[in-house]
Amino acid sequence: MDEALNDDLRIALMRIVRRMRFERADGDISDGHLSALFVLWKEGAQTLGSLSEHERVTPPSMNRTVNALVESGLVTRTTSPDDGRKVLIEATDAGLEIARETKRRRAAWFARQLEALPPDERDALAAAAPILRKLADS
Amino acid sequence: MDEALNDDLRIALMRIVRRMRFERADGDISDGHLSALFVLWKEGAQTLGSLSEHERVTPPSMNRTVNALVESGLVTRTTSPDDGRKVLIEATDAGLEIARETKRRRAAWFARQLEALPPDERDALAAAAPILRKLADS
DNA sequence: ATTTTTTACTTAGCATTACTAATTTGCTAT
DNA sequence: ATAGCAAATTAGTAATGCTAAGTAAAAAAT
Repeated sequence: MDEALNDDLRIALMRIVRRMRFERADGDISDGHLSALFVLWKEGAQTLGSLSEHERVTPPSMNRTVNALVESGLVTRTTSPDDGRKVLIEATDAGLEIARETKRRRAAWFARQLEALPPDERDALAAAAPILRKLADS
Repeated sequence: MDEALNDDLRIALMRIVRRMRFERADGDISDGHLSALFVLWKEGAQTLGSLSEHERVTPPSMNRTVNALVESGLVTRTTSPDDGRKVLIEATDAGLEIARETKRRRAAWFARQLEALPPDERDALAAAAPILRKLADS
């Protein structure tokens, strides 16, 4: 295994992500709140348990996040009709809009970075993107 | 600009990094502490101010991090010889070892992911790595 | 059918770490 | 020497993570 590849990729990913996290929708939305909104946007309504698993956080922690989001009107909390123990969390229109706006900003920031590259380098990234995506989803 | 490239790359980077952060040296070392140790390892002794800038954190926050690291014996704090206001933070051997061990673990985890790929895909990543690295450092 | 166990969420209390505002100490012009 | 600036620190607050303990619904066992 090529050690330079490993090092370069790891370090690059960490740095780019760290920078990208600063791009978010206006307002006092935190990274944790945003991350939960993204899951609800992309995967639809979730139980508290599945949300906390997805975010790798304990249920009490996620509960607090959800409380804050409900208070801000960004998600709703409803008891599951088929299992009274479960609670369904769903993003409101306002919540979805924040997720979309943040996505737009991150995409725009990233697009600016990509536009600065010569075409051949962009091609190389285009070739790598689906592979990284596969790796991320595995 | 290719939108799929943008989306795939952004999402992949976020997910991979999120996963990788879980790989760290044994003990109760936090991500923030680790990150500071990495800077000290890679860039050598730093003033508190430059450390906080590097980590994009306010000086008081970094000060508290440094206090904790000093208490754990992972860094030392010495007044700068040429400017009595400044404080030089330097990693101890124990601190460096934690940084190195974490790097080893992350590299090993990443290597396992890479090894699962067919050679042509690995080549594509190898071509992309320096470009991402350049992008990260810009 | 009732009791017991398990599951899912919630509440309570604590630790960590981020922030801003204010303070201390040292340097650098006048 | 002293006014002003810079660097670090302290104090106080907010956000967010955790574990432990509690409640309510469902499932399993008798």
